[in-house]
Amino acid sequence: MELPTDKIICGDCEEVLKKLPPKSIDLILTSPPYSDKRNHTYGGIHPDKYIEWFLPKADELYRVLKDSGTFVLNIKEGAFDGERHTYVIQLILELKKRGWCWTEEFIWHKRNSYPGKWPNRFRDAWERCIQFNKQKKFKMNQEEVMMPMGKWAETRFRNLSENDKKRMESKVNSGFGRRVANWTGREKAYPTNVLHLATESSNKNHSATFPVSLPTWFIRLFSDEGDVILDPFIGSGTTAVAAKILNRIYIGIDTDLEYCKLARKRVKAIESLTQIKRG
Amino acid sequence: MELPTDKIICGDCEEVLKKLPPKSIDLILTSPPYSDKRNHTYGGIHPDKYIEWFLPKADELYRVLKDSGTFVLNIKEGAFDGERHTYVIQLILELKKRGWCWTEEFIWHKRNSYPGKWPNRFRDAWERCIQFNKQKKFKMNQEEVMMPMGKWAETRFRNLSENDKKRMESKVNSGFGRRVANWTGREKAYPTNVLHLATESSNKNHSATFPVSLPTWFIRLFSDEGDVILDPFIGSGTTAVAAKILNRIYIGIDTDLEYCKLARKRVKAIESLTQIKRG
DNA sequence: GTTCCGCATGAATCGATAG
DNA sequence: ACTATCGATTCATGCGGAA
Repeated sequence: MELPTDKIICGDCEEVLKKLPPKSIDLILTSPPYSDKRNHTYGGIHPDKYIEWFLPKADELYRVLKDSGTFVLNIKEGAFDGERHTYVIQLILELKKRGWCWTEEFIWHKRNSYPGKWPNRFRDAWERCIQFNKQKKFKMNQEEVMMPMGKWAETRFRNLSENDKKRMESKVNSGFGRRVANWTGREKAYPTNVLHLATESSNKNHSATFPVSLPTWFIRLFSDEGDVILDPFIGSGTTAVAAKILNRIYIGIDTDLEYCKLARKRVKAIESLTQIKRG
Repeated sequence: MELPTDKIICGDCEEVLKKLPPKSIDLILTSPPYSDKRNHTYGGIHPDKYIEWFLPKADELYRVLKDSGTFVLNIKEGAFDGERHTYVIQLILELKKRGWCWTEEFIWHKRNSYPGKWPNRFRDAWERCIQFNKQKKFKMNQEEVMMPMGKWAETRFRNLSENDKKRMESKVNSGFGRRVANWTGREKAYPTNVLHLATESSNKNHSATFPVSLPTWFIRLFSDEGDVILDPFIGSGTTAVAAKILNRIYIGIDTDLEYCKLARKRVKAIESLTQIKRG
């Protein structure tokens, strides 16, 4: 049972995770498929079945996570028949029963939220990023995500696109990392548990999950360089891209072969770029 | 059993509410005392006892609320022993069992949150404003809380393309189409379920409640002029002040005599001002 | 380079209609 | 009555080409 490194693995994460050694992962960061009214749409889990679907996977995540590790779950319940469904908050209670500590709930405020108008509700502009740990003490590098004083609410992380290598290089060089470097010497403040990030909505041939800046923030906060980052629902590979840019090792899992291919392609662009920079 | 109007009533809301006629309140808006591990502190309810303390009061709230009415609960669980306590999310589940519909969860983002630093968490900059209803249909005046459109609108509508004038169907399977021409000439947009409001930091006389802008927003949204607004934990009277400014009738309840006095004083200042204005 | 500007896109939800 | 499908509604962003 050896730990794969920098791999996108195609398969059901519940099975794949069983082959990983225990206590080998530093940070789990994922956005699982949200529940869906339609029972048989691809990836859509019926809300009433969501918890029983998720729990065995959560048990495996618990097993592979280091004691000092963190599990961040990005999720948001939908509205069904005029009400918010309760499966997410019930999931929190169930995970606690299984041994997880519910340390914190971060709010991802989506500045460009989905449009729409309904008689009984406004647009949904936030998602939960629920932080779980195995124990009260865990790795947390607060200084890594400090922001310029007063700028926290307004600051936008540079969007990291992987379409064009040249573009990518300039973005990596002039993007988030350098911006942070520029702030040294200035007055900096710790952030809060509210993140203001736009969703990625431009010309992409995949349905967007979270923007790169979201895993970037949590990876910087909860891991060091060289640590292992796991996303059991890697989708288009955003978590792996963020991990690679930040010199972490990634393990991504997805049942869908097309997503795995896309994720490998996106992360490969980052890897070759990193080699160019180092070579 | 007659409905008091524009009254601050001193007493335990569980008892006071029993004297109110059924289905007489249009909007309930409150920020109950937060839980506290030190059971003897004033206003502090032990987190493990919070639900059993709250539920009988919630039953009375259900009784006095009109069928078309709304109940907005401003609350946030604290961190105890390194973890977020679960009493708030359990309360949601319990209220649903008692017949309440969990329609929505608004986020109040506190722009200037209390400073501080802890080894395992950042500053808490948000609170839940949980919306409950008795039925799927309820009173909601969405136009009352519309916001100025973003700056993007200025340039976006200057020249409309052909595609903007007709309905464009989304390429992906979202089924989402749009007609940009619909938005021209509009100056306001509907808000989202995230509220950006600063906390009131100036007044140190009473323990921090929500700013007047918070009840103002919900009162405008969920009630008409002349409607009856109830706050069973009125505290320093903020809800009553907001209600009076907006020409609603208020009923406030609190166990603490000093708070009741303060609330009466604050709301009286508004009332006399209104009379002067009316001549 | 740098700024400007057009425009496709997105974890949405409800009500009506049809089977 | 119960479920599946379809039409209607709506912002704000980042990309990429132009100036």
